[in-house]
Formats: sequence, structure tokens, C-alpha cells
Amino acid sequence: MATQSKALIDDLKWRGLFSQSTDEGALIQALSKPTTLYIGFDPTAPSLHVGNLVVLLALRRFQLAGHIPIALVGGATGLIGDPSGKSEERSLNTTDVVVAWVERIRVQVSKYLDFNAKDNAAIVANNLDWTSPLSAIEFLRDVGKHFSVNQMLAKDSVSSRLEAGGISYTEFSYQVLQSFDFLELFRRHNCTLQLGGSDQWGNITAGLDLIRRVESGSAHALTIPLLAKADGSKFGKTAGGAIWLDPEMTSPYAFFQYWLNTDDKDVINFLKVFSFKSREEIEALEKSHSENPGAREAHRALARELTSLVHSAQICDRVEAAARALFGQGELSELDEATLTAALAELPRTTVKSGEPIPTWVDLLAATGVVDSKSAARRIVKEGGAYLNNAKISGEDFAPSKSDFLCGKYAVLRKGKRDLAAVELV
RNA sequence: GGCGGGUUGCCCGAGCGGCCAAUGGGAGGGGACUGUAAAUCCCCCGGCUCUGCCUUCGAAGGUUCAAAUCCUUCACCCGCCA
Repeated sequence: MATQSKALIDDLKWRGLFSQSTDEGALIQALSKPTTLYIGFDPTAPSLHVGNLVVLLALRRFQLAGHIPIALVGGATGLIGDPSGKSEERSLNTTDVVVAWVERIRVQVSKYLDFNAKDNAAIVANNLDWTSPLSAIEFLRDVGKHFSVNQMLAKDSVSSRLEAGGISYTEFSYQVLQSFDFLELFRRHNCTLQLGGSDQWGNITAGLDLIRRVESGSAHALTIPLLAKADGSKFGKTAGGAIWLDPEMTSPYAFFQYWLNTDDKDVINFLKVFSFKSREEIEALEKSHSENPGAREAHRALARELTSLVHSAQICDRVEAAARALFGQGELSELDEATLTAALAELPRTTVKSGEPIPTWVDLLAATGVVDSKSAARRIVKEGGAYLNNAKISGEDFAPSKSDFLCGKYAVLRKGKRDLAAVELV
């Protein structure tokens, strides 16, 4: 099985999922037997986003290779705030907010792991379980005593903050808590490997030291590079904010579109990082993409796989069909009502009561929430980016008429090239 | 606790009594070109009942015909001293 564990590491490297690790030979040796490993997710929002998916799917890869994954939800650490990668102190969330987020993230994380696997069922843990019973005195005596402030100060997450803006005692303590998590998981589940983003290296190695000192145990660390885009912009962020996994926060339609619109320069890398396709399959997509980029086969494969994984194959089919209908070459008016209804269901929408006068295009677009204000909607009209049923309109006062409603029910608003919204006559 | 510096639109950052909805850069948006891609070029980028009006420059008061700009108090940040 040592060759298998070597293959796992090699695959991670090929996918660009390997930043650094503790002694690689020892790690491969350890992984030759089923190994328990964990990743922590702090509740900093009500949902995980596509950036979290990188490490979460890495955990899944380990489970598929026969190892036992633990997803740790940071009910405790989420109350403290990780200084890693942050240039300034963050404001604390209230405990009830964090409790609510923990629950949502626990459910979300569970979707990507197998809890029924016979020999290596996944585990979800919450670090509040072992930190909350601990008194401050116990914590300082039993845990704190093993930490040298000199070493803590040397961590990049702390030293960079000392230079810019300072750091509170609260966030300074974060690495101790994370180390304690590793120690507890080592004790409870014989967890001997922690995965994390490359910014977690300092926190993870602090845990290794703690395990060595307290339990004379040996454990390993593996970090994953933070995903970078070709143009240097931040991955997973759009004008509207982050791309969330929660369908209430980012609609499956928008989710699919996000991946479909991936920069050509990034699409193969993203496939390697996110897709569970084999190396051969991805290399085949790379070939077809370079031969005919306009067909966007690789983009489509990426969007399909991730939308199916995060939402469902059924939802994926729906949003893809919607996009095909709305962006297709044919006339919108030629779509039958069922197709149109299904397609428009995926879009931001507003309604108009049939007895009442129809508002202007500007008012309608603003009502769908596609733009932030009526001024923004007016600007779109003035600049020539306003469409009704795929036909350009002009004049700030333009209002659709009854006959513009397809099948007597729907009007399709478009802002620019690809931002669509629906108006329904009720 | 003392002294000094700072807090400006999504972000960075100019402005230091009227010419300020506020220079510049970035992000973002629209158009052209394309492939619902990138690069490039042009344009836009507080809000509204839009040739005008309203609300913004940490918060609250005040001076003035007029304040992002001056004064007072408060909050937070940074530095030096105790």
C-alpha cells in the first residue's frame, strides 16, 4: 500500500494541491495504512464558499483513498478569530450567531463525506465540545504551559500582524486553541494528519509540537496552496461577493454560470483542483480545449461536475437547460411555455399584476435586484446595454407592453451580455 | 495617564473654509471585437419624483452667508513617553 499512498501524494501534487508537508517519506509511510486526518472549518459566515471547497474536496480525496476523514467545525475557534492571512483584527461575532453558523456548516460539510463507509466512515466534530468544559486555569496550566511565547511570536500570522496594526491577546491565542484541537483529535480518534490551506502551516505545526510534548506522539502536516487565478484577482469572489455553496445565498444558476465563465487560462487548473476526473480525462479535456477553445468543453465539464456535486445532477440539468434556452441562437418567442417557465425559474425575478400599468424597464430591472439602484438601471439603458426579450431597447422611459410578455406571462430582461432576469405577469 | 499623528465613497488614497458628490489608482459596470473567455480600445461608476433636488468625508454639537476642510466633546486606530 506504500505505492498507493505515494500515488495519492503524486496525484495531489499533479493537481496543484500540495504546498508543503512534514517529512514526505514519513508521511507516505504513515499513509500506507488507513490514517485518520482532519481539516477545520471556522464559522465565519452562514455558509462555506467555493474557496473552502478546495480543502473540503481534498479531504474527500483522502477518504476515497481509504483514509478516515474528520471535518472539524470550529464552534470554539470561530468565537476567537484566526489571525492567519488577516491584516487586521476582526470584530467578534456574537455567540448565538456563531452557534447558528456552526450548525449550518456542520450540515454542509457532511454532504461531501461518506458516513456509511464500512471501514473508514467520516466523522464530524466540534471543538467546542472539548474547549468549553475547560476552565481558564486548567487551560493555562495544562495547555498553555507547553507553548513558548517566543515561538508563538515567530509565527508568520502573528509577526506580520505585529508589524501592521497589532494583535489582540484573543487572536494571539488562536494557535494554541488549534493546537489543542489537533491534540484532542489525536487522543480521541488517533488522528495523525492535519490538512489545511497554506496559511495554516504555522497553526498546524504548533499542534504537532504539542502532540509531541504531551503525548510523545508523532503526527503529520500537509498544506494546500491557496488557489490563485491567472489574472491575480481573488478566487471565488465576484462583484456580488463570494460564491457560496448555500443555494439560498448563490443560486444554482449563478453557481453554474460562475464556473462556465472561468477564464480560459484557469479552466484546466480548476479541473485539476476541483474535479474527481482522472488525470487521463482531464488531459483529454485540456487537449480538446486547446484545439477548440470556443467550444468550451472544459468549462462545461467543470460547471457540470461542480453543480452536480454541490447541488445535484437534477438541478444541474435544470440550470444548464435554462442557460441553453436563454442564451441559445433561437428566438425566445419560439420557446414553449414549459421550457420558458423552467428556464426563468432559475433567474432573479419580479412580478407585475395584470390589472396594473406595467412599470418601466428601469423600474423592473431595479425590482429584480440585478442592479443596486434605479440610477444604475438608467445608466445601463443610456449606455446601450438594456434588452427586453433579447432585443435592445432605448429611452429611459421605455416600458414593456402587454404584447411583450411571452406566452402572455413572461418578459426577459437582460443587462449587458449575460445578466438575465425575469418579469412575470400575475 | 501625557504628548503627537490618524479616521474621506466597494478598497487604496488626494483634498485642509466657497470653483466638492469631492483629484488619482484599483475593483466593478456598459459598448466595440469575440466564444456567455482573455487582451485591447471607448464610455460610466452616491441616490432620487434627474437641466434640478437630497444624503455623504469616524460620531455628536458649534463658529460662518458658506465646513470634508475651523472649534469643542466623544469613540476607535497608530507612534513616542510614563
